[in-house]
Amino acid sequence: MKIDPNSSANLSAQIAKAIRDSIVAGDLIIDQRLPSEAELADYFQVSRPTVREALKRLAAKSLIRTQRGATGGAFVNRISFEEAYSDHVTTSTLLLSMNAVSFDTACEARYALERACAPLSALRRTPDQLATMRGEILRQSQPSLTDESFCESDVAFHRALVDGAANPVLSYQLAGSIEAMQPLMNMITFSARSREKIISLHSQITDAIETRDGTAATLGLNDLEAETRSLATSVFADRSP
Amino acid sequence: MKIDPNSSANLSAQIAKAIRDSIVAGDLIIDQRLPSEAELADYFQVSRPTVREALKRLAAKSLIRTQRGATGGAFVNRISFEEAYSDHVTTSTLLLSMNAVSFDTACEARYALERACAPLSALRRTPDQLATMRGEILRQSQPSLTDESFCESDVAFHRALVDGAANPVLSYQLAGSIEAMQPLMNMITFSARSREKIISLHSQITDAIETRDGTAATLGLNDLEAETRSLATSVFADRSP
DNA sequence: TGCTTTTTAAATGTCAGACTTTTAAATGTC
DNA sequence: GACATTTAAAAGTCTGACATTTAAAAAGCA
Repeated sequence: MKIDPNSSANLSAQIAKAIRDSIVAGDLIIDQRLPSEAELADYFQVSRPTVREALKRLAAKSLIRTQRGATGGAFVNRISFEEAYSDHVTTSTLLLSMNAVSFDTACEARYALERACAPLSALRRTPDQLATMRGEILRQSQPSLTDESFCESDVAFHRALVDGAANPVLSYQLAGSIEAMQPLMNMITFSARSREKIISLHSQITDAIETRDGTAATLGLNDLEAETRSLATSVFADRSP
Repeated sequence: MKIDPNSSANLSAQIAKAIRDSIVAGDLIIDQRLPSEAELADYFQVSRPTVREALKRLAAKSLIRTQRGATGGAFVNRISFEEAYSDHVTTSTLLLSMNAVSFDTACEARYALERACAPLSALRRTPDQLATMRGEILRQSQPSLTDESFCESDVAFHRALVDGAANPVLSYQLAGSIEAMQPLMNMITFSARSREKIISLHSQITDAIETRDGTAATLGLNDLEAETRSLATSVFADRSP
């Protein structure tokens, strides 16, 4: 079933890999209980702390969950989209910051992907999602809003737009592009004039989504991308000299 | 800097979270060395095994790497796109299988996102990427190819297409949609006739990419999606009764 | 002096054994 | 039969030790 060569190094990593492979391959079914730590230690011929380190590695990836008590143990975990969401956002955020991805590159990816969702969202959005979009636009119109809150609302708006496509895979993948951009967006200072323009484009997009006009929504996103990028360009130009 | 309430439970998870937050917040810079396990144990007032479990959790997410020896220790790790790639594919694959995502849903997401890349790929693809696409088409034309290898080549073709957009963020996000579909695609038996049609569409798309015609490439992907979905529908219809 | 070799110390990796806490099931009592 | 008590299994945690790796310091030598 699972083997473990004693050569080379890092037993806990090897054990974690062996168990992970079994899960990915489907040998271990969802909610299935793994052997107890003591049994695993015996099976792999290592100590319990080593097994525990391996299990913690798997728990960190949400591949297993552990439960204390009499009928406790480690169980293969069902990875839900909601759970995976925040992890994906964190990783994407770190990828952007650690690899010095430019604002343009991140922005281009974000809007390219978001345009892909627009036609589907126009087709399927629920009244609730439409109301969320309108609500966020209203919130963005409050002049007292800080730049950070403005960005936050912007993310909520776009998230509703994407969720409108009613495709969990799209929502999940898009999360990494939209939410991960927030730190970059937070570097921008939004003037009253630029906020006004963004809000107007948001309204335009929402109108298109409301009237089931996917093409118009896509065009609106085009304009919004252009506006965002020119805004960023001017902000960064002002700052560097 | 980092705190740790002794209430509730799971110390290693709390410690891992504290350190992760420090990394995400930028308090811990890339390649910076964390305190030694003994120092961390002293700081958090826990034992060394508990600290180690926390560090293994972080290592599982590639947030840190550990090094043995005199100047060794745990270091904040630079997460590269290449590294994150395979993790993202694994997670996406598990998300699809564990949540019983339908072929249609996954397929729709995949092609929607891929169409987003097509115009950029038409603009920026290198001769190398074009050659890769042509090469994969050639490979797909060999009748002796197994269905699994055909799918593998299909993934390679689409990956080259996406990479042509020269945007690492797009390539990364798309990986989760394209490669994660492979297990679903492997359930399909490709007749000679259906292979022929897919190859023809691949050629059509490649031609469009070669002539920098983003619109034609997008239309080609539209047709390919329709073809793939109808193929899947008929295969699954044949199988269920 | 300058180079090579040896030693040393610091750090992670691993182990063994014990104790604590949680939890559910078995048992006992009314 | 319903409720309280006991019990056992399992994860969570701690202590202390030893093994292994690695780079830098120390020693030896030409």
